[in-house]
Amino acid sequence: MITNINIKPERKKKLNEFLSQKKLKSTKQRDVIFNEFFDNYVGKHITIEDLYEKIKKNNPRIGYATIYRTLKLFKESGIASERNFGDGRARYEPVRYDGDTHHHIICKDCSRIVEFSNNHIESCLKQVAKLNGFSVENYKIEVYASCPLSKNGGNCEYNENAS
Amino acid sequence: MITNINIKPERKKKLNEFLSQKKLKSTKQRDVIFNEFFDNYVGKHITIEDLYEKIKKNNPRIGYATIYRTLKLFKESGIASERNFGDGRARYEPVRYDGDTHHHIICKDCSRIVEFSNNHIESCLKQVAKLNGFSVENYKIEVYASCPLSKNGGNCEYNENAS
DNA sequence: ATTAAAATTGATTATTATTATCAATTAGAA
DNA sequence: TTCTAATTGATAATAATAATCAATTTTAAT
Repeated sequence: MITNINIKPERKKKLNEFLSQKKLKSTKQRDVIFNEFFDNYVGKHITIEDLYEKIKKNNPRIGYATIYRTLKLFKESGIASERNFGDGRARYEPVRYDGDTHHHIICKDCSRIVEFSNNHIESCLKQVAKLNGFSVENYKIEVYASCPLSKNGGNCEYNENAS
Repeated sequence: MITNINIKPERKKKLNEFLSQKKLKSTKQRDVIFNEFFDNYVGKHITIEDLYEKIKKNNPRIGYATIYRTLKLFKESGIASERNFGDGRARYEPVRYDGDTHHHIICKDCSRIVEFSNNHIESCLKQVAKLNGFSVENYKIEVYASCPLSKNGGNCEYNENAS
């Protein structure tokens, strides 16, 4: 598990820099969404819908479209990253520090996700790209697998968003 | 470039085995789609829409839904694989042989795609998964990069589906 | 603190890819 | 040939995301 005690204030700073650089504004809604996202979803992968439902409990006036727009903003500012695990809905994950490139092992049976990062693999990939004349911007590795809980038969209940 | 002179007959055989095992039928439409797909799109990554437009020229009676259904069938039978490069539409690619796991370097500027495979990276990934107790089913590696044609500024016209 | 311009919000509608429906047709076994 | 089940094509339904727009809010300038 990757930990970083100062995630939230550092990411807040980065967001604010982005906002002022682009002449965008701070709003109550953005603060609410930021807090919910960084208080409860570091290391998780939440959909827009789930985040909306969660936020609605304490802030029923915040609209669906605002969640979409705000997560897109977080992505553009570099404090959130978007993932697609093939179920047709985007998931968002807080970025913990600049250059936080990690990858995912996804259980085909229960959708449990384990994260990993590996410098050796990454440098191999850079080299492969270089041999083809490409200069790497970023990469995405997804390993689809059977998790330890489901070794014999695929019946492992698991939900990473459950509190 | 990976080549295999017998792609088409071998994949046809595999499809037929799948059909008879599942008690499904051969149809003229499936033949037409199979031929178009394996004659012209080995090593490419075509969308349903583009395949539909191409096939419509010589077979204007084939419906859009049939293309969807047939490509899904190809995927289930293991002779096509589905890819998602993040533009919101699935792409399909002929599988050249059983166990054909290769990966993609995608140019962020012009969408040019180069394929690669690398046993070393794959065994590293298997090991990482194993350390976490997972047993790998498959993996997907996408490298997003700037291609050699776009080194200075991002203006490289390219279309892999152009004939 | 007031004001004015620009950005944001919330509600709703539009768009787009994909899936489901269903009557008519077709394939394949008996 | 005949019967049954699968398939097709046209179209409608779904579902995720993006666009629209009047009303509101933020921020910088006064």
